[in-house]
Amino acid sequence: MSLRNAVLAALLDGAASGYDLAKAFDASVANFWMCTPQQLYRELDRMESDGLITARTVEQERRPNKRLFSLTPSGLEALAQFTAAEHKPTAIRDELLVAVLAADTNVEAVKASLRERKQWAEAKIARYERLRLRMLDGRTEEEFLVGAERVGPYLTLLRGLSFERDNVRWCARCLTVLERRGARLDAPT
Amino acid sequence: MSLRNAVLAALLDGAASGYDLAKAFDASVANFWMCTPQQLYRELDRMESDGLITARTVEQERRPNKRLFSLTPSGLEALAQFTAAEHKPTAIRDELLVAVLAADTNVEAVKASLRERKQWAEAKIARYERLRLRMLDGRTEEEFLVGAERVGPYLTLLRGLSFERDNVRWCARCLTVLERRGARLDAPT
DNA sequence: CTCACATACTCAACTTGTTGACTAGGTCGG
DNA sequence: CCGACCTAGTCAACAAGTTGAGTATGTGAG
Repeated sequence: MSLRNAVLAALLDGAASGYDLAKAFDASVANFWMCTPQQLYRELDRMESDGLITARTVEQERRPNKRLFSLTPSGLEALAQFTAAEHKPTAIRDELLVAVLAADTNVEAVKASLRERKQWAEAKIARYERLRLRMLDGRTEEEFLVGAERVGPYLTLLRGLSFERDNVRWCARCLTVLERRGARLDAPT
Repeated sequence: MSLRNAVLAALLDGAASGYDLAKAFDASVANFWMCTPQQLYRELDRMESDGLITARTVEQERRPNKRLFSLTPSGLEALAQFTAAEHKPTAIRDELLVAVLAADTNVEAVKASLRERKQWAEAKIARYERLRLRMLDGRTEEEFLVGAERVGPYLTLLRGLSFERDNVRWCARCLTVLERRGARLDAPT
């Protein structure tokens, strides 16, 4: 029931089609809530029939028609209710962690996964940094944080950034540890 | 299909009953994979019928009988296959992030959630630190990492630790930002 | 001219994860 | 000796998330 709230929050940026959202998610909410287009369309239908959003069909000349969704007052209220509620802490839920937990049985494979993940995280950091600069749009962070109408998207972006940086550090740490142990185990053959 | 792998990895520590696992998870895998007892029992049944684990019924004198599960060779192999596979990166999936994304519509409520989460994370850090010291058992980290038979559990614990530390820092940052904006908005009434 | 790719979706089936209530014996405090 | 809590589970129902395939139109590259 929380994809719903992510969608409500995403629509604060203005109306969007399901297709837009599926892609926009990638650039705003994706740090903390990924989903497939199918999930979105299904949820959007339900939200519409619950009166949280309204759809306006936009006829397009050289493309299929699309349905632009926007928040209704009742949707805004639902969002307010959600933000006011308690939020259970979450765990990380990452397969790589499970693999590292079992690392001692299959060291080389896990090292490969760690290297791959480290690279992936570095690429993501670079993307996030570009996004951040675009949000700041010339202002310093200070100026932005005091002056902008909305800071929510920036703050969540910061969380995504620090999460990936942490991933990079941790992968590097695991790799040196496993490396050193490998050396130890190989040496006295 | 990944709770399954978490269970396999947890059983590397030795045989355990469903009940044990449900609680042990809390102290080892919980950083990154939480679940309710029901999920565990269901999964254990399936894993048993898939031949990945075997159950040995232990009659107890003053308690209900329990079934002790342990890895079979085929379970070990499944685990090795899993560690060798690719692991998709995950997002954070935290309701609090959704709330912060929408923070600008309901600042006070979100600030309360941030304060609460910060405290919770600090408590978790304290617990993890105690666990860490118990694992080290007098050794320095260096000694442990080179000498221990298994380092997987320690490495995942480190990830849990740094995740929560990061949470604390981020909550603090969000709070000061929202605080300052609140001051700005209230001042010129 | 054709084939791949982008827009904008829909349908169906499946696997995971969550919630709540229930059984049944034993232990400990007041 | 009564009620609360701990061990060690089971059952049923539901909510959420994932996967894969299919539709229809238009654009651009070779």
